[in-house]
Amino acid sequence: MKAKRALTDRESAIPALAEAFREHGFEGATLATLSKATGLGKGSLYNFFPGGKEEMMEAVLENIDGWFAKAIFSPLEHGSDPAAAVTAMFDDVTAYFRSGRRVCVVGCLGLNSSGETFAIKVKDYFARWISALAQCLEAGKVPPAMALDLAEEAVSGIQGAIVLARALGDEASFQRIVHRLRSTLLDTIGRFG
Amino acid sequence: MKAKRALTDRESAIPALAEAFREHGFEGATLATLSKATGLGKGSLYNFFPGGKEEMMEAVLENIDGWFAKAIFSPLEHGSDPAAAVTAMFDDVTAYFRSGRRVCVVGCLGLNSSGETFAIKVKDYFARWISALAQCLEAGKVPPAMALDLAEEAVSGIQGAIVLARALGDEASFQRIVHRLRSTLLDTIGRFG
DNA sequence: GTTCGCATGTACCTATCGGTACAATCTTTT
DNA sequence: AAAAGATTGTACCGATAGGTACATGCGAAC
Repeated sequence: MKAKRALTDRESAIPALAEAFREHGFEGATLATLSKATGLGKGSLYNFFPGGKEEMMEAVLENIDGWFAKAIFSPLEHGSDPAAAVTAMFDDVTAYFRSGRRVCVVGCLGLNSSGETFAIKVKDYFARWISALAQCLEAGKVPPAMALDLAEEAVSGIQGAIVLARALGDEASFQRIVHRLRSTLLDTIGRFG
Repeated sequence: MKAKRALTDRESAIPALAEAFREHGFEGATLATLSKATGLGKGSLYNFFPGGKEEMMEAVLENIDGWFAKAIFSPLEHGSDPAAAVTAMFDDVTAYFRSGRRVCVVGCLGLNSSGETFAIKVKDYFARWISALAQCLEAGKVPPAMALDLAEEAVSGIQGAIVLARALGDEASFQRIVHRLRSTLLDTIGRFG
């Protein structure tokens, strides 16, 4: 029972940690911040994450990766209906990033030097996303080279939409950009599929 | 003479400050970092920027804004040849951001809460960029609504390309994405112009 | 009900943070 | 060359950073 309970509590702290890292970045999130965000004291935090902030971020990345793998990557890779999978991806992503109000932790990590520790995970996350989307497009009869190009463009475009929407404080711009990307992909599938 | 010399030295420190902020972010850049980056001691730094880090970042933003206004915004707004202006913009931006190796300080500021102090400048920067590009497209006979959409997409796309290129550690992806964006804009101008 | 072991809050550690004070130095003006 | 002012390095400040130590708490197992 102990093991399960410990794991549960550790696991249940991760979303709060993720939100704190999202809001303040890795360097900007202090232990006090993380403690307040999770409702756990320093003692508990270091009990669950002996490696400190770094291990917390590691756990957050793991958690994010797990969510994306299940909700986004897997359907793209193994879905039977490419167009539906693309549509679902954009819907889920829009909800996940709250139309750009919510920042992409992984993308942010890549931007400044504090994230170099996590460089491999950051790279893998984006590589897998692009690859999954390209695979989906190929399943929609889009030629491989074009599929890869479009996938890259879409993933990059989503990140850009987050940056822009945050900067302008305007969710509508996120919606417009993502809508456009979706149309491009669906049109292409429609043209070849 | 005193004023000129002081101004000169202050001014010449700004690029180094910008680079440090780029690399480490606002919170991540410590005074020790900034001191080393500029070669100036704390004394000199606070002599030139009595307001501390905040004033330094303010100066950096001012400087960036000045550069963009001159090199990017103004040609877009007042250039006689829209297609040439668009081409020049993408060339200059690619060089400026070193194909995505270099991060956009302004975009990064918008992403985490430490940048809230500079929210207005961040917003204005992107708003002006989009507006300038849209104006250029309109000069190329692109209908206003479409011009605005495309401009938004392009600016957002560039930011996304930076995020992705940094994350993947791959300049080529930046090049590909930006190339695509440029083609889209030029094609549209060609269709209407 | 006592023991056992994880969970937790508190106190504390050192290093470093952003920032200030100021004496020493260097420039410039006269 | 001497006065005046700008420029700089150094020492220092309180606050807080991330992290550790540990005594206490508390629930499960026997």
